[in-house]
Amino acid sequence: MRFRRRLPSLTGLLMLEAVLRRKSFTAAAGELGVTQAAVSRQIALLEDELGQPMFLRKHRAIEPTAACLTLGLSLAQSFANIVDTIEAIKASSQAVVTIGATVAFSSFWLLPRLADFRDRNPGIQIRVISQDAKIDLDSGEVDIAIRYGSPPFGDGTVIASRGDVIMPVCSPEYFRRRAAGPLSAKDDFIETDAADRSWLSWTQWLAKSSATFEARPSLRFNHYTETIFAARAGQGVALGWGALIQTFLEDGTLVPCDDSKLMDEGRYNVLLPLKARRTIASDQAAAWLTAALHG
Amino acid sequence: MRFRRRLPSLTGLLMLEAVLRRKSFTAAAGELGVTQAAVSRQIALLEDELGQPMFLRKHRAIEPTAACLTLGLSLAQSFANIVDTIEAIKASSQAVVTIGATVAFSSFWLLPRLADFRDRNPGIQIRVISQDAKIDLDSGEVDIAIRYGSPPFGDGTVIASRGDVIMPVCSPEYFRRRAAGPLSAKDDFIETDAADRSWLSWTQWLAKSSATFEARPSLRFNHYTETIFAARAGQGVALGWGALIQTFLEDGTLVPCDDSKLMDEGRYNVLLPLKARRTIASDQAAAWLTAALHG
DNA sequence: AGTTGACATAACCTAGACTTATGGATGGAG
DNA sequence: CTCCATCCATAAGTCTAGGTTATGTCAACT
Repeated sequence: MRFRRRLPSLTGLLMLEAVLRRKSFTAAAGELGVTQAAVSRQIALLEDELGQPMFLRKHRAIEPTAACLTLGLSLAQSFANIVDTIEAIKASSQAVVTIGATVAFSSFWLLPRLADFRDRNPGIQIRVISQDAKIDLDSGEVDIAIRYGSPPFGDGTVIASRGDVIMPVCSPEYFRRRAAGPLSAKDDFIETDAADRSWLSWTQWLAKSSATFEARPSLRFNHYTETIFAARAGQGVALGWGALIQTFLEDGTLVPCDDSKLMDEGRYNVLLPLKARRTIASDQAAAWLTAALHG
Repeated sequence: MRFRRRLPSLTGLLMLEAVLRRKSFTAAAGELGVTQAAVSRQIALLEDELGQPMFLRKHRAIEPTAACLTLGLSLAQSFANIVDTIEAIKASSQAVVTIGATVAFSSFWLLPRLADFRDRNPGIQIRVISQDAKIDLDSGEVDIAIRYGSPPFGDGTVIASRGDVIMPVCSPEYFRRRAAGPLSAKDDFIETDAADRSWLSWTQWLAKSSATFEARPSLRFNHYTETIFAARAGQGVALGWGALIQTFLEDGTLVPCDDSKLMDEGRYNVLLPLKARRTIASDQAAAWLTAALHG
């Protein structure tokens, strides 16, 4: 569809629509902020282009032809459609979408990917609330939340969801330094102590993978983010959650220690508050989160 | 809806749509028949107006933002809608609609009203086929037919229909001249002889109105049109069909001789051929015929 | 390192759009 | 019946949005 050559002057069309609505050249001119002569001329040009009159000139009135009425309807709908879209876009440029997620998810998954969203949606401002305590969806403080657990949840609608795997990871430098082979008591285990999430402990991991030794973590952190930073710094082996450490696996700052993997039963869920006010901006953000989580 | 102040430059929008479709400023410029710089400037202006970028400038490519995609969709639909309407209107200015009707109906009903249709639909040319023989709808020669009779008909769809009444009429001059009172053997009866339609004869009329005398028509014509012209010329009393003589009653060239009226069981029907190709023009004509017949 | 192909920017130009001024028509007030 | 008020049309001149020319910038390719 190459429109330009198939369309007459858009100004003329805009004027025709106004004339039709006001049933008068003069009134339309007033509305459009131009003179009556300008309207008269544009309509005349348009009639010329279309090969037929659009208005019958009665004495102190005009009467639209049938074709004009048809065109007017089409124009009114189309312009209204465009205006609506434009106003939605303008409005979205002040829009703020608040996303709630845990500290670990924010740091390791959301923030690295947010640049992409901001590129694609320059008008939309994103506010991230990072808190490990369960986010209250009913308070209306967040527009979208990412929550780890098993759906469904009573306070929100799950619009996207993915599972995760756990694997022991370390820095490539540590990987080279340690003795090849399976994890053993000689490795430095880095542990996360936190009550707020089912962060698997090394004891649980080793039990599930039927190891024959006991882990004696040499480093303990109360935030998963610090655990991972320590591992990247070559301080030992940490339990890596696939989604969270994906960027580090990709840039090579973390590597799996071995091939062992464990699927956790929990899932990352994108949640919309039950009575959320939907806006273009929050829809866009939700759509992007969904796509990013599944990609 | 005052659109002008709520819309940015329509040229800019047109360009945005082209850019989105071609995924390139340069290509869009080519399509629009302007330079790349013009497109660049219009898009920049538009982005300014909307308060946010529409395209991310990648190295030798551009990537539309989400808002841009939304807008592009809306624009494409709206412009396509407008273009379709405009092309239909342009096409209709060469359109010819053929209407078939009897000679009497054409002369006395259709032609006097046709000026109004031509005013309202200056683009549409009307061709009238006047023939008293039954019109063959299957031949495709006519787009619309007006046929007198009782629906339904096997060869077409009835989209409008009205009954008619018969009354004795004469010129006002004759009315003054004749003796007041009911029709009598002294009146000059004008008769229509024709096999093609159930033109009521004076004999039938007088029988139905239980008259006590016999009509001896002094003038006979084989076309109803001539019968009516003779009556208007003051040559006597004719049987007037309401729909056909309406204009003469209105302009006073014919008056009812008395209050007697007879409803005929036949109806005027607007018929569309079963397998008619519908066009804007024929739709308009059909709609107008329907409205005119009922009004 | 140079070439190439994409978009950006600045200064200038022009045609389409607008204005001013005037005329013609006619329903309606006086 | 006359004249006024209020429509739209037209012509000629003016202006500005939109366009051009010319040049710049950038980064992926040779």
